[in-house]
Amino acid sequence: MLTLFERNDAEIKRRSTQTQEAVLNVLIQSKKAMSHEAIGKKIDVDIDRATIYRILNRFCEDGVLHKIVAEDGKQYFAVCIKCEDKERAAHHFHFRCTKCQTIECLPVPVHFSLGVGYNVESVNCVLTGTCKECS
Amino acid sequence: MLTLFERNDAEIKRRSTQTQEAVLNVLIQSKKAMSHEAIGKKIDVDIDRATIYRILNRFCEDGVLHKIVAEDGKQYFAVCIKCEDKERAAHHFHFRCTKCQTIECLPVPVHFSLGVGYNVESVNCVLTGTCKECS
DNA sequence: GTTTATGCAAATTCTTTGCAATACT
DNA sequence: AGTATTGCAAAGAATTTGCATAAAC
Repeated sequence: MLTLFERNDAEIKRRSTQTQEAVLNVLIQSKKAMSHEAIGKKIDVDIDRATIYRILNRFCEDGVLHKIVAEDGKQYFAVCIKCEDKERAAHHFHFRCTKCQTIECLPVPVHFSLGVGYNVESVNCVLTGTCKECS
Repeated sequence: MLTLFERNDAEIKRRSTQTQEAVLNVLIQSKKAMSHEAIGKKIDVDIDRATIYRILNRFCEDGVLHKIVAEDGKQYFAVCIKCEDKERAAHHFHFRCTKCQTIECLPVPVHFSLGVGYNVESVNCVLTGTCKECS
């Protein structure tokens, strides 16, 4: 279990709820990035879409999760244990499988050298196709 | 000018229209990827959103343009002269500037080696921040 | 004259927001 | 008690689709 509620900024007060734990557990167990919909389906209780989105966005703010936007225009969320540098949590490639609808964090860092003057704030790199299990 | 209407597959009949030429010219002149909205604004005449989308998607099918989906979940379209391999038209990094709202094709190819079993169909890599001109 | 392209309106899909009710500390 | 979280409904934003009209070949 992550030390979830210890990582709040001093200014923000977060509370522990079953709903949040459930969402996080699904992602920890899956190890892959999932859409809000896929996460919801994995949980027995029905949780409102808006609530799931709010939970996911809060976790992203806290650096517990990172968000990937795929070619399908949808948001996927992942707890990437390997992401030690929370500021650059998504600075690695992702692979989206069009069959199992998950996104895998690849152990391949995105490294690039841009000319002077460029200021990179975030990175979003996704390869799409069929994964090992689904091919 | 591209030999636009010569590149149709034998099965598909494409017609030349001023609207299509206008859209393509905006993208050729901009050299950057633009959203449907930005393209529409650059054209004097008012063109319907749906029409612009249909034109852009046709051009993508024909390999005249390639589509990039950014972190904002929006689609951007670019005529990349350097993309000789139309099958891998978007296999390079892109840079999205949050100020000027354009996406630049970077001359940096995306190269990666995935394990056996993976089947890559498309690539979508975008760095986001502020560009040389806007920083 | 046939068939493609366009415009308009409406539908879809994904995500966010407002607000009152609920639950945590 | 006070404030964060949730549910419900509705709003927003981006993209697509159906269908009748217009334009290209």
